[in-house]
Amino acid sequence: MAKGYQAPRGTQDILPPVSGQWHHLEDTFRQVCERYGYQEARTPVFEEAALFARGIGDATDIVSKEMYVFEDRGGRSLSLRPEGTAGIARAFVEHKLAGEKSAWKVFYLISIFRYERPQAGRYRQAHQVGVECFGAGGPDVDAEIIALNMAWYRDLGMKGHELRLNSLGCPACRPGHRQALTSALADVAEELCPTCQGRLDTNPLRVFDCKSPSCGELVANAPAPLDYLCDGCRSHFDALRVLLDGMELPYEIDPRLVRGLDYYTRTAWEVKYAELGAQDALCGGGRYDGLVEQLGGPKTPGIGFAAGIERALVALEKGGITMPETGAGGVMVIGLDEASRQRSVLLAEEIRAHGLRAETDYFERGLKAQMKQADRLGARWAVMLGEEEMASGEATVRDLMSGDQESVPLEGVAGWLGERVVTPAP
RNA sequence: GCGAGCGUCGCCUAGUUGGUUAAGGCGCCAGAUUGUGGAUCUGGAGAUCACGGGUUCAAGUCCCGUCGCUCGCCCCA
Repeated sequence: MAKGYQAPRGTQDILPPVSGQWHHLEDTFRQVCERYGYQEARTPVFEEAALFARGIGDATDIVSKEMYVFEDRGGRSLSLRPEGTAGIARAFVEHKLAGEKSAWKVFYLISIFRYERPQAGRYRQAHQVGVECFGAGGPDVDAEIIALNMAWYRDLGMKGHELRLNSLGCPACRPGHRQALTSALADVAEELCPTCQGRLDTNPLRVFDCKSPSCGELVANAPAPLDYLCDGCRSHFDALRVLLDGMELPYEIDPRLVRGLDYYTRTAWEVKYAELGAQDALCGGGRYDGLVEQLGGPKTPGIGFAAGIERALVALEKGGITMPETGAGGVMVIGLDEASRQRSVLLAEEIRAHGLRAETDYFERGLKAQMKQADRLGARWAVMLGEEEMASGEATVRDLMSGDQESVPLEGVAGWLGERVVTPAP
């Protein structure tokens, strides 16, 4: 297709019936969030570019090479959001929502934008659901959010996903680990892959992320953050584990789990789905106790996660999980001639007023074609109006599931249907 | 940014060593007794074979370029 317009690279149209699946994921997520006492927050799609550089870290890939940065007509440097947390944190600070002994609990459903080569499960405009909690720093919150996270997958019927857990330490214990790690890696620097050699200077932690087998071996014995936790971080992590165990949420400690963004502290987790291929991360989360302060707010602990909708859908598909069909059920109101056709439009409107879905034919088709259409729409009932019905004042109502048919006075049809449970035809 | 594969009706695909009207399935439309769906049968509409150029008597089939898609690297959701 060289001619004509196309959706920009890395973007996609989400059309029926697939949009129904999206609704299912989103609705399920909202319900889960409600249960945990989180409320929706909506922040701008674009922010000052500096917010992301500051919050996420300008050495990260996201900021250094993936942001959709642009200058508006007023000369401001703006960026489409590459992730959700920074904007939420900015709103938290801007509206001075911090308070002693108060937690701000919000969730969001957003599009994120990253300029990358599209690939399996990766888009330039991707969609995430996420949750953030500001103001509470204890491991109980960590457990709650992880539980919420897993509850979403559970409610969706997902199977085969794995929770990975780690602790990255805090400003108190990180330097010690970093030093130990750098010196350990310095000895084998020449054996590391080129990119990892570069990481030694910028962010040695990222070496843990490297997928090259050689680096993997070298790093296997390198000091992990977990081994250098200070007392505070250690007891936080232990307490979290006790809670997760108590909730019977299975997880795996992954000492090599590192997050791509700078703001994470202490608890970090990831949910993986092995069969997704190169992009196997379903979601990532963690604690970021320094972020709010970093953005000019009061020292406030925070924690959250973001999960990809596209990847969740693929994982559900691979797992053979069926999602409820939308749009089925309802009534097809059929008119056969000028007069009954007109009446069918009005009757459909009456039926809708009773809370049912009702549709009519737009193309002056014959009875047979309209019945076929009823079937295609998944309608449960067909209401037929023709010369006979108009004369007798009784509509012919057919149950498309059983095939039973009866006459119902025209005035009462809408109510008659409204009293019946409407389920999709098979 | 780098590497590989692919691009034929709305969707999925066939298309022999380049050779006459590009085939099939799904879907769509219409019929198969007068006003009745889901099954079956019959017929029909629908393709400048991504785009541009080249080789050739002749290209969907070969070559080059462009665009797009897909997968992998990188990184992440």
